[in-house]
Amino acid sequence: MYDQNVIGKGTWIDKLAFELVEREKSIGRKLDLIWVESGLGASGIPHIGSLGDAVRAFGVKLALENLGYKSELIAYSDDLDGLRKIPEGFPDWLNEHLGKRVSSIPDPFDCHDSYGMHMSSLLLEGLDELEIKYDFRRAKDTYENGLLKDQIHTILINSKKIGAKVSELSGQEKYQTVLPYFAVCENCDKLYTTESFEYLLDEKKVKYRCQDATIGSNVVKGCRYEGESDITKGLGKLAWKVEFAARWQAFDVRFEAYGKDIMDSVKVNDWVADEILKYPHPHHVRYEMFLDKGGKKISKSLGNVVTSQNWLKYGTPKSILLLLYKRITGARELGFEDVPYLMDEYNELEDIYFGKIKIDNKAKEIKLKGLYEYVNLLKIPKNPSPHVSYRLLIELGNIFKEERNNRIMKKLLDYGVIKNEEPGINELITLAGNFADDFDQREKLELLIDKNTEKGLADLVEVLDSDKEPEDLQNVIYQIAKKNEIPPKDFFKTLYQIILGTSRGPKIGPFIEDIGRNKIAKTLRNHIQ
RNA sequence: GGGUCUAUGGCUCAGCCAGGUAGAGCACCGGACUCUUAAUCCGGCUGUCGAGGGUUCGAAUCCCUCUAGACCCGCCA
Repeated sequence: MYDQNVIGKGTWIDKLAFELVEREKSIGRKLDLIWVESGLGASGIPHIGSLGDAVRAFGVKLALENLGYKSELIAYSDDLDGLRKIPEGFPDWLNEHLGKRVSSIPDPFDCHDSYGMHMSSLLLEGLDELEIKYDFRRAKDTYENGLLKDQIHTILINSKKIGAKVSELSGQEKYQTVLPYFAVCENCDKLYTTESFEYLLDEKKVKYRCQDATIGSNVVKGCRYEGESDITKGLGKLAWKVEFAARWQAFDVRFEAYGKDIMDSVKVNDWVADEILKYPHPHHVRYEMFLDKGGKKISKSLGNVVTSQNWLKYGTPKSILLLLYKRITGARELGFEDVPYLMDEYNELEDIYFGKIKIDNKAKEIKLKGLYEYVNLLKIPKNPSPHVSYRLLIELGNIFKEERNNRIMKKLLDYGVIKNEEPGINELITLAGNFADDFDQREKLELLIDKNTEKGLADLVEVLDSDKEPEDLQNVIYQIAKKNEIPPKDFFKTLYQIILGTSRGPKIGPFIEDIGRNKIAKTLRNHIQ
């Protein structure tokens, strides 16, 4: 196995790029520029899974370049899609826009030209933060500029054949009787309420009627209007079952990943591309969706959706890239509790790359080093970043709430975890601190203070209040416990509960000095009758 | 009805997609340090890798069958 030929950097990304190139060669297509595509979706809040589609496509682009080809990523926003469901926490007035194109609905947050652009931008910002480069294109422009008009024409004149095939491949019957095209109603501006029933090929117009439609659990009222829609002017769009195929040909797309939820659509689109449009379909890879953690309480509030923006409150961009590049198969339950694992795993990977951790299996070593390179988007840092266990930082973050960064930095120096204060570590403390604040999992214990303990606390307050600094506070506390016939273990526990809200904590003498004797005295006094 | 994924220590999972000595964290046990707790450090335990068959010099990993669970599609995009 040592003499095995390694493709690229030895990861699944390289293998995929290799397969893609081999397939293109066998088809005989030109390879001077290989476009890879990712669809963005513009109707919901972009989950980290949607980001994954683009990030992984970008990985394939990198792998292709690494193999010596030119490649670019298209990020395509489906902003002619209609609004189907109003995301949690969004204003009610959006109800009147159900069924309309997301690119023609006002932005509820007033910062973009439309609802659709707002959603797409959230995803694009995520990509920007990960330093992923893309060529942004919108369905709106694509259709308005007539870029798909030839494909739409060909698809519509073959609609009968396509309808039968859709039924065969996916079990969906509707396109046997309806054209795979959604016209925007000229009267009420909705598109999911229209039914296209005839194609006038000479005029390149579709005849439609507007009627009630069920979208999810909502019934959207149609306006009974009947009209004609010019397919060259962006007044409607193809149904998903055929739209990819049209776009692949128009944009010359050679690779597109997809989630298993649209598997059927991809099957149909591949067939349409091959047999109707005579454009060999792009190479694909199917990935599993990220699921929310089961069994755990998941708040539906916006703050708990796993988006890149939320993730970056707790983890670095590299931790996201690691999540998305480490593998593509396998169902994943994903939650913010994965941040610490990935943060620490990145450090480990970096140690492997720089030879601080030895891997005995050569093939695995190559693969892990390759993974490290992809996580760095093939731009490798000259030196490893400072490493501090993210878990330790969370632990410290739970303890130090005020002046957190300074105090934790001091502790890290005390512990000998780091030698110098470095800005990178400051950022890590902030991230882990956010995590500690938002996901505090420490148990809250009921506080029981008996007479002896109360006396002990009073004694301690007296010591803390006095002007002279106790020589060995740790020892003083121990002596107070003994004097009042409290098992020291219990006394310490009580102190932790009062000061930190936990039954455990750092060595308490130095800790009290850290926080300030007066402050602690004040806190303790509240627990004395 | 169609399809995909998952099953590995007490718990959570990695390793599988390019076969080469079964791993980590947590938990647990022991030790060091501290006149106490915690933290930290060192050491240790825990495995029919869901079941059965096949390929191979060699299988957690590849192939087939089965079992159990999760999810997706069969509205729509």
